[in-house]
Parts: sequence; C-alpha cells; structure tokens
Amino acid sequence: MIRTHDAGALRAEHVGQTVTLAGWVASRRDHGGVTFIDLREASGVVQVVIRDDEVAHKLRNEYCLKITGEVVRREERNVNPNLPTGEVEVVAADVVILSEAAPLPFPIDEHVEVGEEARLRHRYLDLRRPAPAAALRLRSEVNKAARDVLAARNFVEIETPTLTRSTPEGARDFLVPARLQPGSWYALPQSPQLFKQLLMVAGMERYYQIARCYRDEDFRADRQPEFTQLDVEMSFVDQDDVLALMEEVLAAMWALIGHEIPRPIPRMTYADAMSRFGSDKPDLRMGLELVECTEYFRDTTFRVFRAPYVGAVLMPGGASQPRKQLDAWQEFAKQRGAKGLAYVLFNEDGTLGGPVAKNLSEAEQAGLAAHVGASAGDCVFFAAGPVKSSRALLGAARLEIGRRAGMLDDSVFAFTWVVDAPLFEPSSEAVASGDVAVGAGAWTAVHHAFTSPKPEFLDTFDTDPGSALAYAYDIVCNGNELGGGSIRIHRGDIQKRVFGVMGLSADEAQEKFGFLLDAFQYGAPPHGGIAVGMDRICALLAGTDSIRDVIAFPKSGGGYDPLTAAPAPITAAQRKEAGVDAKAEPAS
RNA sequence: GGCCCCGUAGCGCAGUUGGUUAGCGCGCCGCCCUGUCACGGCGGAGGCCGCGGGUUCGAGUCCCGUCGGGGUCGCCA
Repeated sequence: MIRTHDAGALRAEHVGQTVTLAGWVASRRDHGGVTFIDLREASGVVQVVIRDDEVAHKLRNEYCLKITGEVVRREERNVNPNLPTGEVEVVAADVVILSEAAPLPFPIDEHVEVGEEARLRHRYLDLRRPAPAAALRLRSEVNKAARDVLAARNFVEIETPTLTRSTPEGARDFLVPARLQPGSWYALPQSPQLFKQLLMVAGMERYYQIARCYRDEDFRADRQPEFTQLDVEMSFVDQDDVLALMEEVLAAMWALIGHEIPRPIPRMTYADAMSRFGSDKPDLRMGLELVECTEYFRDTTFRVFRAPYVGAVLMPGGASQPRKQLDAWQEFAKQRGAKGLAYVLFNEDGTLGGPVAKNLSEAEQAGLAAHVGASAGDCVFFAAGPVKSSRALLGAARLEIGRRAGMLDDSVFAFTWVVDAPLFEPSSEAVASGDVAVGAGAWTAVHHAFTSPKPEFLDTFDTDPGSALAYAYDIVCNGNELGGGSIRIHRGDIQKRVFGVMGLSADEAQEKFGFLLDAFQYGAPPHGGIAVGMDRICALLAGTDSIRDVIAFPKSGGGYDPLTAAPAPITAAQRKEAGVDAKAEPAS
C-alpha cells in the first residue's frame, strides 16, 4: 500500500508517529505561511498542515496526494470537535502530487446542493461525497446481511442466465439480437422466476441469488429498467416457512441501522388491506382507516351515494381548510380518474358544511359523525362508485392526508404481510386497465400462472375462479411493496386446470412454457419462494426517497444513462452483423 | 400515452406590467494573509437566457412547436 495509515482513523494515540497518507484534497485553507488541507479518503478526513508555500500554492481541490508527516496533537484551542480526527493533525514533511484535478463541474461539498442530472453525469465525483458514498457502502452491508442469513441456513447461491428466452410474464422484455441466428432474439429476464423453479426440480432445495432483473416499462422515481432482487426459492415448504425465513433476512438488514423488527411480522389479508386502506400495500404508520358507508347510505336519496360502494376517510382538523384547498382535493381526485371527492365539514358549531351536506337526510346528517368517527373541526371525504376504484381513491387521499399532517415518519418502519390475494382477476378488468392477458380466457392470473391456489380452493378454483385465493404473499413496509412470492404449482394436473381457466390450451402452454412443464413431469417437489427488491429496501434503510441514491450508476428518465450516454446509435456494420434487420418467421 | 412543473455562467438560483449594458451566491483564475476547519480580504474571467418559429419598434419575459429533466396518472404478473 502507498499509505501506512487510514487518514480517518488517526487519533491522539498516534501522536508522535510518522505516517504516510494518500487521499484527495477536500478543502484547502491557505493563510500564507501556513496552509491547511483536509485530506479525504475512504476512511474519513484528517487535517494536514503544510508550512511550505511553494508546495501549498500548487494544490487544488481534488488533487490526489501522498503525504508523509508526523501526527501531532492540536493545541487545545484548535481542536475540532466536529471531526473524529479533530484532536490531531498531520504536519507534512513531504507532499507528492499523485494526480492533478481539472476544475470540477460541481463542488464536492456536503453543504452545496447539486442537481441530479449533473451528479449522475459525473457520478464518480458525486460518490466522493460522504452521503452518496455511505449509501453504497450500506448497500454492500445489506447484501452481506442477506447472504449471511441464507448461508447459515444452507442456501445455495446460484447464478442464472441473463440471455434467455422471452416468456410472457407481466412486463415488456428487453431484447437482444442473436448474431448466430439472425431473426431470433434473446430476452433479458424480468426475473429468474422460471429458472429458480427448475433449480427446485433439480434438487437444489434451497436457492438464492441477488439477481439483476430487466423490464422495459416506463419510468418512475422508484423504477429503473434494470433493478435488483433478492430471489429465494425453497422446496418442501409451506407459506409459514418462507415468511419466517424472509423475516429473518429483513431483521438482519434492519439491524444494520439499529432497528429491531418486531417478529413475527403481522399478517393481513388482501381483502382487509383493500377494504381498510384502499391499497394492497397499506402504509401502517398511520391510522385513519377507510370507513365503509355503503350500508349507512343504503336508503339515501342523494343520487351520488346510491352506488355499489360508498366509503369515507377522515381528515382530522380538515374543516378549517380554505376553499382553495378543498378545490385542490377535487383536482387531486380528477388526476386519479375520479369525478371528484365529495366532502362534509364538521363545523365547530356542530353544523355540517360543504356542498354534500344539504343533500343528506336529517337522520343521515345526525348519525354521520358517529359513523365515520369525526369530531368538530374534522373533514370527511367520500368516494362513491365501483368498489375497486373508489377504495383506491380513498386510499390515495388517506396517504395525502397523512403526508400533510406529518403522520409519515421516515424513521418508523411498519411492516406487514399481505396474504390471501385472489388467484385470478377477470380479464376484462385486466384488459380495461391495459394489462396484457396471458391467456385468451375470461380470467387472468393476479400473481403469475404458476401460483398455487390455497389448498382449500384446489377443488373449486376452476369452477368458481372469482372466489379462489392464491397461496401468495407480499411483504409491505410503509406503503412500499418490498417484494412478494408464492407457493408454486408442482402438479401437472393442477397446472393444466389453471391454464384452462386462463383460456390457455395445452398446445399454447407447451409452446410458451414447455421447458418448465417438461421439467415438472419428472418428480417436481412442492416448492415456493419470494423475491424482494433490494433497491427499495436499501433506499428505506438509507433514509432516501429515491432508489437512484442506492444505485452506483443509475439511469435517468427515459432509460438514459447520463454518464455513458446510453442508449446510443450503432454503426451500420454493427447493425448488419447483429442481424437486427433479419427477416424471420414471426413467433406466434 | 395524458396532465403538471422546470430549462438563465462550471454548480445552485433571481430576473418586476415586454424596455437601455442580464444579476446574486458558490466555484474558477490572480494577488495578499502564520491557526483555519463551509477561513478571510482585494481584483478578474466567465452567458446562443435549451433549440426552432411567431407576435412586437423592442422578447430571458408573451404565443406555437420541439428537445431535455423532474413529478404524477396510465403501465410495471
């Protein structure tokens, strides 16, 4: 090593030692005759004193230096209590410039805010700053925590292909041309789902992988075209085994930030989540559950509330909102595709305010506060209409109320499992919402086609698909779906019946998933697993809103990489060789 | 794909009802400074106001288009 000591590790005990350090100039304070350099490297920062002006004047920020000198104790009045190394400083005897630095595109300074685009374009400079660097180091520890837990339980870490076959999962595939078979294409995996099931057939019994996954969809703040899952699959297990294992993994991860997850993590059914929180990933840091009002307004004369579903959510203290705020809520609702958000204000004087109140009967008005749990000064929002969309609107309103009221504390972590999701949803619903139905039938899988029905629905799931529940589970924290999984179908006859419900014929199934179905003929063990998103988990642990902060080189909107400027055009020669334009038999 | 917001110096931003020479802070360059630690002082350089068109005597400012960025809804089993 060029250095003998880590700069950030120097303490009073090193006083008197001659050390050699290597690092970057984080800041330079030139007083003429004496110059102070903050030398920064991975371990931290230490102050270096240079008394030779000749040497000091040449130095600039982010020069890479080797410094040899004696560690000395600072005088009492010069101690810097804000620095771990603040009791000492290194008096430079020799300064070697290892590398000069051009003027920087932005200051590498914790105190200066820099736009994301500039930071990502020069991410290697951004990462010299303590906070971004700490996020990546944390991520490394999170990976290790997961590996430690899994290794201790005899899990096998196995890599699966990233050049694979396009299979009809949920999202659009990224495609790679196959030079040796012009006109044919690989797909990048959306997840290792099928491979991990094959590994169960292969008798590996306990598999895991920290796997890169690829989905060619539009972007969001919490989405990247490539992202990382901790992927786990186990044989001869039931749901409780998988949940218990993942709870241990999560506990080890959160322990890194000194947070103990109370276990077992509570469970909630999908139906409960939807009816109480209007979401399949409820944020349990706050109360304000949705209030079912359908029955309450069963005989109402108010046309708007004569609907398949009427629900409400309380906004404590909301009665004093200015009119402009209440209008903004209408805008909020419209942006989510609703007509509006009806509301009633419970005035301090006991009267009811808002345009809806006068449409309610005396009895309805009289009992309303008690029914929705409102006190004087509160506001209640109502949604009426189809169950699913109305609850979704109220769920969104609930979160917005919580945000405005400061009820969502980032240092609090509220975990829950959401279990017992429906196995199928009507294809019409899927198609209406733009979903690509895998089969041609009236029903499509909510999770994926290999998810087992819960045992109690094994006889009835194809005669009454709407009522069948899936042997599936999602782990949710603070309104984020961290991941999910299921117990898989391992029996050919059940798999065929599931395909049947989805309108997928034996031939079609064979063509799309033939390699998996073939494998399942040879004594497939019962198995199940789970995958969790490492990007979101690390973002939560790092206390940041954006998963970009925990990715070394993230892409910006539109899948663009500001650093490499990918994607980029290819040459005509590359194009020809890759076979991008080859004519081929289209796949059915 | 819909809607909303933002593009002004290397970075972060201001720029009035459209009106002379487009500002501020940081950074950068030069000089000074022997105890600073977000050091300080003096001086200086640096602008296709994203791009294209239009309105106007006159556009950073208004209008249309376009590109880029961010957010949100759709989409993401």
